[in-house]
Amino acid sequence: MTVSRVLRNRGDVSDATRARVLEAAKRLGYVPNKIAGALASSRVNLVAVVIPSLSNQVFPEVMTGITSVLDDTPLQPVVGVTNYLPEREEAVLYEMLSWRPTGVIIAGLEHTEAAIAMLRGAGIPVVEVMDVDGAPVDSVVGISHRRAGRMMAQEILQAGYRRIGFMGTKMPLDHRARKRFEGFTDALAKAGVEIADRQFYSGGSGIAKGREMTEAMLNRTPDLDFIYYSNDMIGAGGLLHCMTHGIDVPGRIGLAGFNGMEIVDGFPLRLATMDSCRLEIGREAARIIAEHADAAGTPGAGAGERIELQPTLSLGDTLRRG
Amino acid sequence: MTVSRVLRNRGDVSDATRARVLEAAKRLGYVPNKIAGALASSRVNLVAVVIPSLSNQVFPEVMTGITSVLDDTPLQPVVGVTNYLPEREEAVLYEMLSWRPTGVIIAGLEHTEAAIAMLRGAGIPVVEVMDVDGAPVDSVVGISHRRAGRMMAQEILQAGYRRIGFMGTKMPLDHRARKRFEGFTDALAKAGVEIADRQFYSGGSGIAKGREMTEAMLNRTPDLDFIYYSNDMIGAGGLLHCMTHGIDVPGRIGLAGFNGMEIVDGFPLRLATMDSCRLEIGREAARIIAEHADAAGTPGAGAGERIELQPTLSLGDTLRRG
DNA sequence: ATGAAAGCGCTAACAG
DNA sequence: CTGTTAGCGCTTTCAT
Repeated sequence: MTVSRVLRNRGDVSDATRARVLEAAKRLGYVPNKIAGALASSRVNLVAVVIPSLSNQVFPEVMTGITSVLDDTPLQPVVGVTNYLPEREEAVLYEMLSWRPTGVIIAGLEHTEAAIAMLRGAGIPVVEVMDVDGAPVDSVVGISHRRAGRMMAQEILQAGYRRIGFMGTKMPLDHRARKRFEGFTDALAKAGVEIADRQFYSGGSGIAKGREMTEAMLNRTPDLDFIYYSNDMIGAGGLLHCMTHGIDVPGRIGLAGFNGMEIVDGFPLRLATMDSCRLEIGREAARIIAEHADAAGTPGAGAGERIELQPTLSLGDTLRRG
Repeated sequence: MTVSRVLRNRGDVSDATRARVLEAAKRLGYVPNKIAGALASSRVNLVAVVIPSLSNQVFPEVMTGITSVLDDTPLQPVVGVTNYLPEREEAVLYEMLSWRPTGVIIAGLEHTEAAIAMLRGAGIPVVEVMDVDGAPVDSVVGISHRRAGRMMAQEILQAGYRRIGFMGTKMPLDHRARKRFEGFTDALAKAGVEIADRQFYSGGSGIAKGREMTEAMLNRTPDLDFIYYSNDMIGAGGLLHCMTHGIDVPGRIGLAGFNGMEIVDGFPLRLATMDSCRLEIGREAARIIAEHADAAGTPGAGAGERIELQPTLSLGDTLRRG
């Protein structure tokens, strides 16, 4: 009836009635039932966001990018967390799709077959984010982690370092970290250099862990002249170890991390790192969904965009110039 | 019809039919429409979580606590971010309530009148989290920030520090930080001590900011013998400044932060801090909602629990023993 | 153990 | 401009 029109500012309604309805709604503390509305209109202003974790700083930042764009639209993000488990991802995705969202933003390109089938069949725009090394279902926005690994390797080699160690999480399911590692070792191999030491750890990536492990690695392989960390947090830990033990960085040993996190700017010596463009990734992904929101539900709802962002490498103070 | 029964494992269905239905569902890639389901059953397995920000580490951790409990239930969290703006909070809340969630977890005790009215009228369990200093709508789980500020002040005084500085964000809307500050200055006042210097900054709480501001404050008020930071991030920055400038901590100057964040354990000198129990807060809040999920919608849906957690103070290495 | 029928609270077309 | 009428895709209840 008319009430519906008023509440949605649609159709022609006289100011008098409008006022009357509004007043009544406020007085009754009326909150419309979106469930019924969505069912009737088959329009749901929700965007499903599926990410592996909230503990890893990186994802909240992607979320921030997403939110900043969606805030100017009627769309609202809904977050699902998978803990890096493919089966959780499948379950979370199923759950979210059953609410018939306007679009999906999902981290990574690796999903179970069932998950891919669901994404394909959903008939809504899908944006896979963070990574571009693989075959997307629909749109994709991210960086090439393989390339990022290669770039860092080249920079390190060019600076003259040769006894290079690597430190990263033992997460076979963190495909992006794996791809960086692969790109890194590939580029080294091309120059005839092999990783001199490596350490894969499990559990969170804290500064404390970076300190301990760096100390251990340096004890084990004293002639290392570089350590590449799979993220800035453990990298910061390594840097802290060197700083407090009077180890000359980047002279005696060079260090580099990954992500371009805020913490890097906090240290008196800035860790070499590579920006992973996560704010931008979130923004672009949200933009794609927003632009194709109307298409949701219609055949060919996808956007099929492919946006590869270019991470910038910053040498900071821990990687001497080549 | 029967299909519905199979998909929800309800009622008696013969194994043969069940198998047939399941097979067909899989083959067609059928995803049930929860919108219709929710409308028909007026049961929605969503828990609205309303928080001020995702950039502030603290909230993702609360989320992690919430998720860890809800994962064992059919309930799913849905996050809304308010950016510390009361009007955004109101809008986000309205939006979320219109989906008729099973419960609401919302940060803080300060809300607009309209928001409070909505929470009251929603007829579902509401848990206000993080803070217990105030009047809750229904349940509340958190710590007393006023008390936390007082405790830290007492500890500092007892250790013999007298020229005390304070550093915190300039956010009139961050009520918890404000309450800590009030508790802190109150306790000092009781001992006849006044804050010797203070600095309220705007923008994010980075380590870099902590370094700069500590340097500035120390230049401005050279005889300070203690700085209390409103969070561990800027505290870590301050500590870093002291470490790299050969300032004796905790002899020449003592330092303390707040939150008990992971970064504290990463430094060779552990910052004095106070655990804000955020994982536990998330868990308890989720538990309350889960336990009262069935009551949602019925009159008297609230749980009315009040859980005040006790933050533990750790002196670390930057606050000498009293 | 299965089918049929009546809504859930809205929106979308159409009449007045 | 405002009221009426069908559904949206499920769950629920009641028959069979």
